[in-house]
Amino acid sequence: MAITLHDVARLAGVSIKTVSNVINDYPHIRPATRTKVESAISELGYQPNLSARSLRSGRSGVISLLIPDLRNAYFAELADAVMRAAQAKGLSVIIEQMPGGKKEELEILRGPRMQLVDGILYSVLALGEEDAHELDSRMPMVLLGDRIFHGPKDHVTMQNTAGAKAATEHLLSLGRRRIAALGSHPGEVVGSAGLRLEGYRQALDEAGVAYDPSLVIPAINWHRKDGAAAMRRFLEQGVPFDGLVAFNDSMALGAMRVMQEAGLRIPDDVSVIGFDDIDETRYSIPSLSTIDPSKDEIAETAVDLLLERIDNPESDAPARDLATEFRVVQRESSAR
Amino acid sequence: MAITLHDVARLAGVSIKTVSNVINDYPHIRPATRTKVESAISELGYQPNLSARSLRSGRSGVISLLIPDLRNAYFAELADAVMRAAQAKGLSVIIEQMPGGKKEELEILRGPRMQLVDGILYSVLALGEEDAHELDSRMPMVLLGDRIFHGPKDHVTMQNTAGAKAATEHLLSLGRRRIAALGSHPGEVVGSAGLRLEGYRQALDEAGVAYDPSLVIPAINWHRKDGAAAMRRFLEQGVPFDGLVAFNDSMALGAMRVMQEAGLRIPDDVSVIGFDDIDETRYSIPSLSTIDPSKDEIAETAVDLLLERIDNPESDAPARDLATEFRVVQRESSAR
DNA sequence: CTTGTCATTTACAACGTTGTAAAGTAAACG
DNA sequence: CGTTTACTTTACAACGTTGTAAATGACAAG
Repeated sequence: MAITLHDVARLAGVSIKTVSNVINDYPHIRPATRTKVESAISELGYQPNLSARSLRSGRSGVISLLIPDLRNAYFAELADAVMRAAQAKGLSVIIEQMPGGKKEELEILRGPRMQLVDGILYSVLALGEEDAHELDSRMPMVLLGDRIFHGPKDHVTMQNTAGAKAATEHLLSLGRRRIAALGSHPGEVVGSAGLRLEGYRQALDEAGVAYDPSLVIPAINWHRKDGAAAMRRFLEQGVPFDGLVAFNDSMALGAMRVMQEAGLRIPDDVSVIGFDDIDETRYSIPSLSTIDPSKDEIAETAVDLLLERIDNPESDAPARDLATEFRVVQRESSAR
Repeated sequence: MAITLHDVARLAGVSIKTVSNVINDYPHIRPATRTKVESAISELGYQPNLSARSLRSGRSGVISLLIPDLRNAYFAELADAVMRAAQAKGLSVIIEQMPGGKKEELEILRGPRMQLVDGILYSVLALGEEDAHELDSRMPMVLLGDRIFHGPKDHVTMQNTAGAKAATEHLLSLGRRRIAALGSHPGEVVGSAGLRLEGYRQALDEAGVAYDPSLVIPAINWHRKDGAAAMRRFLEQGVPFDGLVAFNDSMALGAMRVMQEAGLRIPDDVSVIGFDDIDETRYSIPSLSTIDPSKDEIAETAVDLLLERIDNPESDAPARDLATEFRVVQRESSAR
């Protein structure tokens, strides 16, 4: 039904291989031939069949982005950034959501759909260091997020510990001394939660402020409602506090809402800072201070690394760990 | 490199076609043969090559979702709903963003990537009724959004006019009489903006409230910042008002922020209602009343329609226009 | 024991593309 | 003018799968 190389070749009066050569920028083609072919292509509106190309060449021009959940603004914005970066390199992106835990993640990773793509950007949620060996070693892959380190794959992340430290220092610099941390995963060391908690502790240590476990508020999922629920529980305990470092913006927004319902004024009574710099933080009431992880940089770096792996499938260059820069963004929630 | 039908066939001691038959649930296969083949498949960890399957059968199991912008919470949530619906039917989704206007939309629609997919869900932004003929007639496609009606393709949308009417009626029922409308596109009739404005007018008419053009606030893009900017301009004009129907939630949130900065109390001074029921509306301060367009229903309906078109490529059943139910969600921004 | 029927399995071609290697052509050299 | 050299184009096979049609097997009826 659709136009194929054969149709173009017939119209241009050359072989299909010559048409293919024109399309793939093979250098030795007579200018007259090239012109003929090109005008035949545009006359017929030829579009290469990507399935055939992919079957023959092993390259589809599609990469997968595996993320937990698009409803989470951070991942939506990250996905946006990845798609822009990919588009700039001529790649399409298949997004797969995996909100279902370890079993589902492995299923998707091993499923037939991964055959279709040239490489995978995998924002690890459930898998841990101990599952690293489950990752297909032949598939080009770049890991995002912070669950697997020094694994078998390239890895791009923000500086979690340094970022959380800077966030905490920011509140300390405002004179806050009873700073709560929202979003811990008890017992976790390597994930974002563990690393950010570590940064929080480092900042307290260096400032000579004692670490008080009762100020650490656990929250497993990091959505608005989880932040709200956790803050509700925390307020019931009546632990006095004057600052809040939330491990992401969504939780911070949920928590701010609950705090204000409870009559706490932000930033007068409690200074708040989040993590991720999602767009919403600019318009919340009050606007939310945050750590900007430069999602664009993460996305571009990850796509570049992935493309490098795709282009050199034989290379056994060791896996690289890259950490991007971050920036403290002060808004009303931590105004002086 | 990867396992193919040949490998499975060799191990099971049958022909590749028999393996193919087993995989595709061909009925006439001896149970013993089926067992042999199945155990060979799982022993080798065979995964079908989707490129080859797609090349041969013309089906890839992938659909495209064309949306303006993932940073817009509505589209992120819609994309999420579409992906869930698609996953339930065994389909993958390629998301393409097209923030660039008509030219870019047509480029993407006609680009080679559309060859890879079985069908397209197209959330029309820039194209209008007059461009309907540009849509490839052979490609299964379902239109979302409200720019093209009675076009050549199936169409799923919410009841824009009825929804806006209900929103306006809701504010009227609270005794509001000077209700502003935020997000109009001057001159537009068919898009969401035009239809929602129409609903707003109908509600006023029926309530016997005069339509006052100075209460209609234009905003071309519908992001938070556009709502904020438009409201800032509107406040400068000093037009008195006591209610606000925003044509989407993001604008409403941006506008609420500006109103509160200006000292207006919500809902005491101004009752506000938005459109879309994005998650954020539950946690904003105040929480935002809105029209819930049932994104899940839109997504499921659209995927079902698309799948029907994909399965019956020859059918020339006429294009259908479906409108989903909506629901008025009252929250604090329009509390009594 | 032959024939017919149905179940089961197979060989082969085809989908549209690109890699390989070879064929053809023109220009340059001795 | 024959030969080398470089450029340009081509035929053919292959990627892994499924559709078509034909071959084989099994079994009941005549």
